[in-house]
Amino acid sequence: MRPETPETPANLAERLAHSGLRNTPQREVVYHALLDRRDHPTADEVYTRVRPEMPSISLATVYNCLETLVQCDLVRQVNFERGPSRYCANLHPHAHFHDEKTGATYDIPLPPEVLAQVRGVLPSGYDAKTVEITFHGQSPTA
Amino acid sequence: MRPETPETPANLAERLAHSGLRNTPQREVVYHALLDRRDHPTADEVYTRVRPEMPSISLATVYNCLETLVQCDLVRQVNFERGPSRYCANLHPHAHFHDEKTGATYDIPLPPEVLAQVRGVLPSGYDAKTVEITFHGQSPTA
DNA sequence: CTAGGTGCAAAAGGTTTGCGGTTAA
DNA sequence: TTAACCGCAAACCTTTTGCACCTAG
Repeated sequence: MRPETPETPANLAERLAHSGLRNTPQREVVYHALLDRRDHPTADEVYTRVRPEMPSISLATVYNCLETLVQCDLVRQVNFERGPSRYCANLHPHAHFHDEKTGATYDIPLPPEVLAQVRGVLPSGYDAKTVEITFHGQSPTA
Repeated sequence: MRPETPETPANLAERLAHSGLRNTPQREVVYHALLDRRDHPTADEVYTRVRPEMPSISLATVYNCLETLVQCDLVRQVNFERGPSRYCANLHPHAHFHDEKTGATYDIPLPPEVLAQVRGVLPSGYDAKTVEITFHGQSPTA
């Protein structure tokens, strides 16, 4: 749903610099947490995962870092139900499948032609920067 | 995205009864508010619109009524950004276009074949009850 | 008579903000 | 040196809950 770039830690500094922002240990640690376990954690979950490594970090800083990563297009913020926002470091075009029983979220790869079909439903004049597709239901192993 | 039924006030009593629920003046008034102006209002906006007609209603009751309507499949609850949930009485298959500048939301009709294509990306085993498609960008007149 | 519904006020999330102190260009 | 950044705590906003009263079946 976005211009693609490999999601590597190395990109962080570059992307931040591109926006005139600094690379800080907090931002690195938060970004790594998202790269490590791609289960769409909430800010609070990121906070929990990151604390062992950086006990001094605050929840507010986690929120700030996530916000910054979203601004830099390194992370997608996902809100498909009322409740805490979730964060996703997968930049490849994909849809989300939200399991209503377990609450888990899975990435579903989205072929370019389907994405094109979907964009095709837009009447002319509408200029969509991003498209979000979310399924709600039951996943196989649940 | 759902089995279709015409969205008429008459359906309210029927659908409620079907779930063993009562039809109350509050529920009628809230449902009518959604049918009247389909601009995806928040609970608080519904509250404001409904008060002139029923000054005694409380915000908590508006929340309760909306929740009930969602349970009865008469209304869709929409959450595509952090912030208050929005409510939509359009039951025909449609996507949403969210204008990032104005915050307005528009319904985009969704042809069945596109919907089918989208559902097609799901690996076998995934059972999707609903699909939500949301565009973010800039709308023509904005 | 009784389950379901309302209204109120208080509480519970989740997120943002203000501010004093710190740090990298 | 100075703009960006951090951590803390308090504020904020949306939603939910507990409870007393009410009402339709």
